[in-house]
Parts: sequence; C-alpha cells; structure tokens
Amino acid sequence: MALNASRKPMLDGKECDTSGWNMDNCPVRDVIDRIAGKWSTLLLGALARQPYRFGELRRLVPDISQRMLTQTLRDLQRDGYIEREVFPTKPPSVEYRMTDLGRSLFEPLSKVLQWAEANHPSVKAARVKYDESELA
Amino acid sequence: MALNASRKPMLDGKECDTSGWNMDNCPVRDVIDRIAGKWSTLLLGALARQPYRFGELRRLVPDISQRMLTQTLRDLQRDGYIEREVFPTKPPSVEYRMTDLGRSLFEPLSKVLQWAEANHPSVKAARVKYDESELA
DNA sequence: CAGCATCCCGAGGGATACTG
DNA sequence: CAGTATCCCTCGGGATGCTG
Repeated sequence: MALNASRKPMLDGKECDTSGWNMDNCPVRDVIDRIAGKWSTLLLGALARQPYRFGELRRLVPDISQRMLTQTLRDLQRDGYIEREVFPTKPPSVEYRMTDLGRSLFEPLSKVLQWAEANHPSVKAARVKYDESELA
Repeated sequence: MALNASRKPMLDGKECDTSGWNMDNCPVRDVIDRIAGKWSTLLLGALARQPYRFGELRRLVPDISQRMLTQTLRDLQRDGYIEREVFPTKPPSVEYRMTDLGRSLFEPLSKVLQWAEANHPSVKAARVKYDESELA
C-alpha cells in the first residue's frame, strides 16, 4: 500500500503517468471535472433513486435553471451516466434514468456526499478557528 | 434505505432541508465545492501519502502555479484538511501534512478517484458513442 | 412539456513580477 | 524558499425570451 517507488511528476501537461500509485492525473480529472459541476451530483443523486422526467427534476431542484438542467443532463448522458428516453406523446415527455455505469459511479460518490454531510460541522468549525487565528 | 417520504424540494435557496433522504443540499455542496477545485484532489492525494514541503509539492504537480498552490493549500488548511508548520530556518521552510479530518475525507474520496481512473475508458467510449450519434 | 438561442456577469484560475 | 501582489481572461452559469 505504501509503495514509494518512481518519484516522477504526477502529471506532466498533456501526458499522464500512472506509475507507482494512481491518484488524479489527467484521466482522473477528465472524469472528476464533469461530476464536479454545480448540479451534477444533485441530479445523479436524484436519478440514483428512480427515473424522473424533465419537469420533475426541475421541481426536485428548484434552484436550477432550465438551461443548466438541460446542459448538465446532456453532459451526464454524454459521459454515459444517464440515459434519455423520449416518449412521442403530445406534448412530448422525456424520461431520464441512470445507467449501470452511473450507478457504479454513484456508489463511491455517495460515500463522499455522506461524509460531507456528516462532517459539515467539523469543517465549519475549522473555518471559524482558522479565521479567528487570522485576525492577528 | 429506500425511504420515499417527504417529497419536499431538495434545496431551497439559502435554507436546506435534510428531510427524508440526504444527498447534497447546501451543507454538502459547501464541502464538495471546495474539494472540487482544480487542484484540491491532487494535493490531498499527495499529502495523503506523506508530508511535503511547498517546493516539493510544486515539483509533484508541475502544472500548478505557485499562486494556485498557495491558495489551494490555504483553502484546504482553512477547512481543516491539512496542517501547516513553519520551520524558522533561513531560508524558511514550511511543511504541510494531512490532518485526521483530511484523512477521513480522503478515504471515501480516494474510492471515487480510483473509480475515475478505472472507468476512464468507459467514459471516453461513451463520449465517442454519443458524439457519433449526434452527427445525425 | 422540454427544450434551444442569446446576452451577460462574476469567479476561478493563468502569467508575471516583486519580497521577507 | 515560500510566498504576496497585479493584471488579465476564459468560461461556468444565471436571466430572459422563443419554439416544436
């Protein structure tokens, strides 16, 4: 577990080395940056529960604009996390559901989200402490 | 685990409801947004291994500017994930090390990073497939 | 209903130069 | 060595209006 070999840079511009240990060089950020968007985890979390239609997602996440809802859903779909199914009714309805890839991502991701919620008080406390010590 | 009660909005502006299930309303994003920065996970990953000095971190992450290195380290310190120790030598040296809180965060976080690296090919493939289907 | 198009703004972050 | 200080610019994302 503590393999200290190969002291090469962790990332070097375009190229990436996966030598020794892995963490986040280019490929990792290529994935992480997407789910780091402002609304990605929200929507992944919602769709992890069950499929939803566009309007339902709007209601679930009231603060999102339809522009960002559309865009984020497209990004998540493009990366293979969710599927989009159009029902040719009139007016049309569209359902979004999570894929297996999305579910496999959300498994570890949900652990981080749970950590964040559980440890939010500790983080806030740390900030207060830091800010006070900065008032020197 | 699948508690479907309380169909209230997941977040509502400034206020948050943690009703029914949790995912990421305000408190979660308050934590996530920080570690979602471009360099946060890089530095957390490095310092999860061992303490490093400023210059060492620069060498480990060649693409980062000293401005962002300083700023990201400060943010991580403020949120309680890392500690900063100054050795009054001349010239001065500063060591950064992970805290217990940081380690407890990195545990689930590293799982996501590992997922990202392992599934990067799947994501890239999904993108190609999506982009091809968009050439309609 | 489920979008797309357009305009616009602020924050995140890069480059460079200077300092205790 | 380990920063701080400026300048600058991209781009994520909000607001608004229109459509099949």
